[in-house]
Amino acid sequence: MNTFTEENYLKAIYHLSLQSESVSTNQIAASLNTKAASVTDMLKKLADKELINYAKYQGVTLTAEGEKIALSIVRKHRLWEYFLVEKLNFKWDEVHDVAEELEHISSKELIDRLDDFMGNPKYDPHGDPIPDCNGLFKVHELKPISSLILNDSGIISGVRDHSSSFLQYLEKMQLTIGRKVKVAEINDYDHSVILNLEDKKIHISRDVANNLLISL
Amino acid sequence: MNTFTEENYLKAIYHLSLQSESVSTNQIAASLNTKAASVTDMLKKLADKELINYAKYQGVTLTAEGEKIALSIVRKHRLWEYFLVEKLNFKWDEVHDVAEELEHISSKELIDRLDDFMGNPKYDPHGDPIPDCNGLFKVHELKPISSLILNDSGIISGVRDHSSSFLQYLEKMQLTIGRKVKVAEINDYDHSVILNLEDKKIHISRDVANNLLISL
DNA sequence: GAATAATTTTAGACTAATCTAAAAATTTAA
DNA sequence: TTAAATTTTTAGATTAGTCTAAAATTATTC
Ligand SMILES: [Mn+2]
Ligand SMILES: [Mn+2]
Ligand SMILES: [Mn+2]
Ligand SMILES: [Mn+2]
Repeated sequence: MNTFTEENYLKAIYHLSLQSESVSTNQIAASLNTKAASVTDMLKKLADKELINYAKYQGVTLTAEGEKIALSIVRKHRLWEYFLVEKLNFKWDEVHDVAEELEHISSKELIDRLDDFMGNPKYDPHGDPIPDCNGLFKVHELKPISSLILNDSGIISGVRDHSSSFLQYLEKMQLTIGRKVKVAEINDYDHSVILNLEDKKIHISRDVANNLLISL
Repeated sequence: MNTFTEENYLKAIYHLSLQSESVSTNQIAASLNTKAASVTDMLKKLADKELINYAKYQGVTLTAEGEKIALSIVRKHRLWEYFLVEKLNFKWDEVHDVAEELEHISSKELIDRLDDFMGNPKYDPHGDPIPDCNGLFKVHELKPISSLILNDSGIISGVRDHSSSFLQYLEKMQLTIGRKVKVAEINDYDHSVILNLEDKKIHISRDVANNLLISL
């Protein structure tokens, strides 16, 4: 088995890989709140275990085995978040830190039974897809509201910013996963957007429009 | 907060304290599968943190603070075991190792909500009492079957041996928590016992009779 | 009440993960 | 296409937890 720390590195590399093909030492250091020197040490270890492809100064990618482990951590993280929200009545902005601990519980039996207990959910409370017990999940096409044009409409299906403050703001505005919105107005000057939500009009800033994801 | 390892030491000391007033270095080493030298190092650290009372060569006891932490770990362990059996359909002999990991999840909010979600159970799947959110629990008087005399009867309420093999044996013999039994016969030669369970007669060895606990 | 046995502690070493500071390699820009 | 800036790696320490072997203390036994 891998240590807690190795798992966190693999998960970080996985998430960063979704943005850029190859992942740099500094990117990893930033995302794990650690120093580049520490990252280099760990990269050597993960490369020895053949969980990453690593050539000095060239950045890293996950091997098939490394990705498999990363996906199992992501699966656990998202299933636990779902459990916390759906069964224990946590708010969607309260679950991340607890899930950061729970994702390292090693029992596969546990997580597969938890998955069944909850009815095999496909998305976590933030709209992120939950890999199944084989690591597979659908990637559905999401667009930030900022990329829509007038009169486009769609379903709120995800967020780009997972911070509590953003999630709390969305909750307050009733801009939660599953709600249908339509672009009623776009302000050319500051790129703020006015949405139709049911029969209410909601004014959101450019930042919010950038971080709120829609499926069409 | 305390490390994973410190928590395991406190819990071990707590459990050993139930048997003998003061706990020795070797007892702790045996219960944690480690060496006496390692235990001495950790005892110094725990004493510095004022979680144990420790004088060289004299054995240790928990301080009030140390006991509070130990009880919170025990609470988490037993609540998770209950969850695994009652919600996820694990068998009572399969839950211990998973609970050993889950007991270190730090969120108090999580465990208190889990407790409520399950209806605040008072006993874990093995009959052990679950401390409430203030660390309080009832100590009910349990006796091993080996201490009973002919025609005594009572309810199976706990086990002294938590090994999978013992639990599996009990399950197979239908000697599970909550069942009523009566002593039908005691064999003077080998101290084996014949029990009445409903209308069946069950023959158990001295060892089993020693490790199966009854409330009258 | 010594001598012996058992227990416990100390000394010194090792591994995993981290850090700072300095060196090496790569990238960018003049 | 060399110089400067940035990124990455190495060198050397540190901390937590563990170990073996040896020394110190306590308990047992003759
Ligand atoms: Mn999360
Ligand atoms: Mn999430
Ligand atoms: Mn247990
Ligand atoms: Mn138990």
